[in-house]
Amino acid sequence: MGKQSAKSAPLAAKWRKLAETRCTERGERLTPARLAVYAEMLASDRSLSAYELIALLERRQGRKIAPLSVYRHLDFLMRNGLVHRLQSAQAYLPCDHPDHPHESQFLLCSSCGHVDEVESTGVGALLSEIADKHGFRPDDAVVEIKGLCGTCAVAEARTG
Amino acid sequence: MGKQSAKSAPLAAKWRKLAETRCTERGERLTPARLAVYAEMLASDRSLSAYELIALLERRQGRKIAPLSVYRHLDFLMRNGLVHRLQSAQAYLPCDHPDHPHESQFLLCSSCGHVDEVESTGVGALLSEIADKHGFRPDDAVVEIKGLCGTCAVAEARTG
DNA sequence: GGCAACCGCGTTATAACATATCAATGAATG
DNA sequence: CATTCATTGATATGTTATAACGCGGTTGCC
Repeated sequence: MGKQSAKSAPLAAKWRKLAETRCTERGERLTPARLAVYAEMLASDRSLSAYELIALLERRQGRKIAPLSVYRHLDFLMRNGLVHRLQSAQAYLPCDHPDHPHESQFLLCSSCGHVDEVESTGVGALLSEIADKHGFRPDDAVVEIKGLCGTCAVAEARTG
Repeated sequence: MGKQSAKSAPLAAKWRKLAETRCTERGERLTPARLAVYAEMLASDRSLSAYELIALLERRQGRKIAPLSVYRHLDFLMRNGLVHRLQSAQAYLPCDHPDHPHESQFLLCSSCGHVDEVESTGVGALLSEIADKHGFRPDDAVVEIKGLCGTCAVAEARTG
């Protein structure tokens, strides 16, 4: 066995590397505590609330973790484009393509909880246009679509 | 002076009528307590958090109001299309055109707090298209654009 | 009218989400 | 080594939202 920090969830080398690169480029430090939060999020197959994240980290590390710590780490990760916040769910999600800056849209399945992060070219332009028409100078936009993912839609159609 | 309930903020007849119509059409009862919440929201020039709303209502009515009451009323008003919730701000806002069902987009000024509710034809179609491309069946969408409203943008340009 | 069923709403308590403050630690720099 | 500044920990508190229970009024039915 490798002698790694033993406090983090397993983290694919690819993601770790991307994260490290991104942070050092920006002169920010990806500390073990921050990395642990990021790894825990990547290890989950769905979005997590801050308190769910705390519970997972506490279990893995066998010690109490203060909410504020996790919020600080989430803040750090968001600031560096590694994590997104789902506004309509008060939940957090690792970015699906942290290799470049972008504005995403989210497809949230209300049945299975899965979240798909997509990057559609048209949206930004359309929203800019709308803002412009109202004399508004946009800074950033939240686009979150709730519904049924493909799998759940099919399942529901069969049970009728 | 008219002898009205004295517990509600003044409420323009036009809005009151629209609200009443809408509710009775749907077989729902627009009670005084519900109306008071609605009136208070319309009397404000900005979006309000649930607890700000509680404070305003308590001041006007001179008695304690439980959070749950207000949340119930907000829920009622949203169910009936009279009020929207701003997901990215955890705040509530009376609908700007409750005369017809619609999907809105919101322009939130981060300087003055003003919120503009707009109804842009293209957005729904584009979002449907995106969802479709990903095999997703959309139910409803949150579109909230943060930035500077026209007034604040101008003000900033001059001092900037 | 009398009764049952339902809805609205008050009350108390608690859950879930987020931030403030201050002290201690530890890495980076000169 | 000394200084400095970002990171973290500990404790407390603030903000947003819901649960559980019961009372009282309205409605609809016989």
